[in-house]
Amino acid sequence: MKARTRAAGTARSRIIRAARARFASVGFEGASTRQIAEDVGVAQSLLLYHFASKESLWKAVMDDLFVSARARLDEAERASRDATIPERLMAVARLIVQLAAEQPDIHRLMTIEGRSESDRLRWLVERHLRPIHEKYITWIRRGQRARLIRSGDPVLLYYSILAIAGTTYSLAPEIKLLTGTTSPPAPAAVEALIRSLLQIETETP
Amino acid sequence: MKARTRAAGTARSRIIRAARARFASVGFEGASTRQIAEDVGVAQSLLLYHFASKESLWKAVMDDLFVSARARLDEAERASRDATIPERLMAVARLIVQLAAEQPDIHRLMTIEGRSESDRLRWLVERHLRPIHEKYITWIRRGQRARLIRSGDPVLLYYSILAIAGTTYSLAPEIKLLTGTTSPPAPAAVEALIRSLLQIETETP
DNA sequence: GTCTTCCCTGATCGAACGATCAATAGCCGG
DNA sequence: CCGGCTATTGATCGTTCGATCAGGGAAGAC
Repeated sequence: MKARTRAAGTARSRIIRAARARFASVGFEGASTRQIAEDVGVAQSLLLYHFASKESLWKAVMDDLFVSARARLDEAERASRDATIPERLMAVARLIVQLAAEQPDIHRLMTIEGRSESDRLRWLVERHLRPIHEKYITWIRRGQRARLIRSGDPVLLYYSILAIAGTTYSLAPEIKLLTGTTSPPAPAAVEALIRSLLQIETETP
Repeated sequence: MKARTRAAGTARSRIIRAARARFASVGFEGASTRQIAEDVGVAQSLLLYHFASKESLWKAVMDDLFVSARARLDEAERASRDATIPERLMAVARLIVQLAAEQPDIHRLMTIEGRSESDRLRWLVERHLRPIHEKYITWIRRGQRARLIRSGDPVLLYYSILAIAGTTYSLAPEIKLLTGTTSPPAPAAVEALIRSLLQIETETP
């Protein structure tokens, strides 16, 4: 139980961090365990000692990601417990934008896996995506019934929120090459776009 | 110059089609020339006869994509020549949504390459992305100066349009697993979202 | 008829891949 | 001091990767 770390964190957690970056940039098939091991500075066989297979490593990366993300989502929900549905939705959206800005790999990982049906996508949907998805789709429906947010397919709205929240951060390298801008947009600016997408009037306290 | 095709199109164009699908779903590094050749039903060595390298094949896929996309963009611009800037922008946005719905691979290919700086991304930016990007950023600026579309970072607006336009089609496999829905949203519904994002009032003719 | 050119295949190369395994160094409880 | 446990390495397996190359066959030119 001693701190034996040469670099930050245990070898296991450093492997997860490096694997997340690789999976996010070149996808599962494109990432190689040897490259990840080199990033961390350990032997390739150590990855398969800790995670049994490349696929388990990928699952560990996803679990790590969603455990902390869902904890922060729950916290945002609790903090906005007494607000209206649209404002609770915006509180969640604000957090999603913030997460995407802090760790653009999250959006990259999600958009890289959702594009083709695979066992990994099925695992991800059943284990992590479905509970989140269903909760917020219900929220959107309730807001629509109360005529507090714009009408239309709730699923389309939900994915549009995620798309706006993540894309500018996820594609930062492309935007940097195009515009020379190294600083991504402020989360508040992205949040304002989501607000007008949902047609929620700005609060006047 | 004879039609010697067993299947539809020349071998070269069938290879491009199959390569586009593979690159779009697993990325450049994840796609293998052998798998693409098998999809087409030809020998793997034929790919490298026509395209010299895997990278040239990728570039041929991108050229093929952008040549036709830019032709259709030019056409949409010409057709809306006499409209206001916001309506011209919406005409372009409508086409982008339509393209994304018809060929979701386009959005997948773009979002898979823009996430990490690479020679391929640099090539893509200089050859195809920059001209399109600069034109529409200028349009957005002009619309903002005339107070006809919402203010804010034009680059953020531009990428939000692209994000909304493509994401639901690009992530169709994920959405299908989550909801069971096999039919993606109608382009008109997506277009309406973009319209309210830009805060363009609906035309009252 | 034969020559040339264009598509295309099959065999093969060295490198990199995921995975397995024996060996080892450090630590902790006895 | 020692036996067991955990974390780690290096060597190695069979497979697949992108790429190269020699050769074949069909079609048009002359």
